[in-house]
Amino acid sequence: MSSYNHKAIETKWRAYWEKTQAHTVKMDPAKPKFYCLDMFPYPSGSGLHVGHWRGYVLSDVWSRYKRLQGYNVLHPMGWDAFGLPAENDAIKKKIHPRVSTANNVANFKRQLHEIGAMYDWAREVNTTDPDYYKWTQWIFLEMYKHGLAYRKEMPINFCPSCQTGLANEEVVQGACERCGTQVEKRNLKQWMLKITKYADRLLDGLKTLDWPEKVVKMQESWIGRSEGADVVFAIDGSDHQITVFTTRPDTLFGATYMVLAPEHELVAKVTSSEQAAEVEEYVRQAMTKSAVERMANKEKTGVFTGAYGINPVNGQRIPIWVSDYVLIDYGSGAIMAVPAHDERDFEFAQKFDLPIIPVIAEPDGTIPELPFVINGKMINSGAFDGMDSEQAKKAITEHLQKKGQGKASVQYKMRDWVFSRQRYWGEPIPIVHCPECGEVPVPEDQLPVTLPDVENYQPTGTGESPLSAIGDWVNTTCPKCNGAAKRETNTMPQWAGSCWYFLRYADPDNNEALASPDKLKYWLPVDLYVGGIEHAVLHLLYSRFYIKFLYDIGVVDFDEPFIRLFNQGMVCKDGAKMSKSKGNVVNPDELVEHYGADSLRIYELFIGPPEVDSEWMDNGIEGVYRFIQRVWNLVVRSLNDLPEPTLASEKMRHRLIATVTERIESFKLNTVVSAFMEYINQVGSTLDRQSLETLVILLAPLAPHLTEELWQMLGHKPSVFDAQWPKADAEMLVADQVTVAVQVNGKTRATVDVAVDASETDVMSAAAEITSVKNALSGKEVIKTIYVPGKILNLVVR
RNA sequence: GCCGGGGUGGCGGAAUAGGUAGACGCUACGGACUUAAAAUCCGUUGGGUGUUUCGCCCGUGCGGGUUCGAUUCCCGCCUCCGGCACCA
Repeated sequence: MSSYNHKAIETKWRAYWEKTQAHTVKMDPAKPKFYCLDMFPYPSGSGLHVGHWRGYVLSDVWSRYKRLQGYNVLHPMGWDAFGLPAENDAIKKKIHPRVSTANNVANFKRQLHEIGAMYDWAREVNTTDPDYYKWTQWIFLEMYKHGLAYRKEMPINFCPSCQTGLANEEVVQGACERCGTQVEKRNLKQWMLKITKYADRLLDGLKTLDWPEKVVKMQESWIGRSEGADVVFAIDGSDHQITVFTTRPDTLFGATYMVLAPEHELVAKVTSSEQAAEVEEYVRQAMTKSAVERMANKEKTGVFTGAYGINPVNGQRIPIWVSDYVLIDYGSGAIMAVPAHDERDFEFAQKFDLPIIPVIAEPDGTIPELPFVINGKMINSGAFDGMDSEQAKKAITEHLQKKGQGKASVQYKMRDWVFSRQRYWGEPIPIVHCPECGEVPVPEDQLPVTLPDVENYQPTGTGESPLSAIGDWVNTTCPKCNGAAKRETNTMPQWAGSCWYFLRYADPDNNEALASPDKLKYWLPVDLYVGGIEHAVLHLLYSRFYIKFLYDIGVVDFDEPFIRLFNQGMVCKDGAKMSKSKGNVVNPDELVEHYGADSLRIYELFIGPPEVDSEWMDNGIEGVYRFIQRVWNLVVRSLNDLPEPTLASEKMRHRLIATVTERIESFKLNTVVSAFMEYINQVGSTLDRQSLETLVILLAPLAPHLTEELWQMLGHKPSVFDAQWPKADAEMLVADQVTVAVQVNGKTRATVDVAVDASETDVMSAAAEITSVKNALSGKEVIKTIYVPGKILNLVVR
């Protein structure tokens, strides 16, 4: 008997797929499409490990499954190749990022081929290709024209190790998301994208998506919409006024002081001369503290300015303080403090001995323990006393509005996107600075603005990009007036290229547009997007923003890019995430060599529920390898002496179809594998032709090489992927025998096998024969029986 | 602190419109084949216990509750992992 030779089989079929261009897809309006997308990788120098495989296998199983169901499946792959590691390598080893990137891409591609996925490599995209980033720049210019890209000098997060500014989304607990270094605040003139303009639409769109709830929640809380009111406070003896944002206008009568953020422009203007020295010192210290230091020290600090605000509802004079617990970049950078009903204000008031006046009571009127931060009944609030505080929010806001001292207001936690990086290896921002004309966008016909070669990639660290040192490149002429001008030297963040790459796959070679409208219309949006959770609020939020903008300017006809999202879990080793630095990386190359790609594919699925982190076990793949050999041997053995199908084999066959289909649909891919194993364990030594063929088709998404070979051995022309996914016959799924559990007082004593339509009496008489049941019943009286046909018979005794 | 998700054998994990807990795989042990080993195949494998072809007790993080019956539902804890974190 010929034995299973994974190497020969996998080599043969990979060559066959390549020769026949089996995975090249074309737009075909007559066929339904399915767009199955992997988050494209950054081609790092360390290559793929088995954790990367997991998502790629998952999406390939789905792609092949959909293909077998008759869909025209787009399953592309490409490279998110701008980024810091290549640039850091360039600095360290003096290798041009273009060269190292090309090397890494070649290695990644080789490794991805090993998976045996049905990628259409004719559609490969690379964000660092000028033909690609031309369109990344084009989108930026469209945003610029529509007022969404602007330049502003402001304090931003700056990573001293990466030597570049960062977006808020790239700062995790005060540290750089990439390298873990504590970030600093730096005042830099930055390009910003007005993502906040889309805050509400980004929030509303989430409701329409088939995404993991966790990601939806994360985006919601990142956007952080709060409804409340702006309240205007006059300043005693001054023309200035302070606007504050509050979500609790109902507590306005309880405001006993106000706080300005140290950076607030009114601090210098309102501070009294007696307090000036103290305030200046406090502000100076606050500014030098890093964001982390400010966060780490939760102990409240602050200084009185000597000024007083006037409460618009009751004319009360309340002191104005400066404290760093108020953030400059949220709301107006100033608050009214209601210590009775806010934990932070309460703490501050206690420390500095400021008055605490309750204005919300329990619904029954009793004064609760303070701070009392939930809704209740209004007290100490003049005309609003007795009102429910929820209603009072509205009533007080309306009252302020009439007086012209306030209005309803909505605030978001999300800030505009800091979009420039002071680094070399990124898309140049296509803007020219002209002394006469100011900022001038590079005309579309001059795109792309390509990256020049440089001698030295070292970031300057001064907030200027290494590009600024390339005179030939920086010095240019103004597209408007033809006078001498300079190019913008900041580059775009790595996210820029990944915001829209999935559009380019639809039409990767288009020179006229980022993709043609009819191809976009056919292929997009993405039906299934597979990738890690780490992009929950970065890439996935930025992409949604880009697509909403492209929708607004008529480039695409949908405004959510990814209909369904699936986050695969990490693969861990020794309880930790695989990483080169921990030295716990499992290399797939050796496993493919030893067991074959099909075994590794199936083990990646079998390792655990796909959405959950899983622990890699080195000998787990052995079991899968044995299973594959059993399938192989079963087919070979059966072909020697094909039996006829029986009713039993037909029932098993249909049961397998139903189980596998249902479990793929619900993403329970680990249990799909066990369904196959159970089937192989129970069918016996040979199987009839139809059962074998069904088995091969059902297994094809998981083990494409093996099943192509078996399909051919069964006398078919390749490819098995031209076959049709079988359908289960509902009648064949009905079992004729069932096992019923016999319980006494809810405790299972035995099981009986009976006909599926057995009556309670049938089961009872069968059960009465069994020793354990007899024991449990002896000397007892049966007072009640519960019979669930096909499931249980429960005898309640006394 | 707030929000979200988990705790099931030696291990990875099955099973939740409440109905046989531990499928499937790994490990381990025993057996067959073999000169021997590997591979393969066949058993056993949650813990305890007895009068051992059979039976009994315990068991899904802990403590309660609802129910004929709870891994599944409810209440209260413990614990682990993620996200956010002075956002007014």
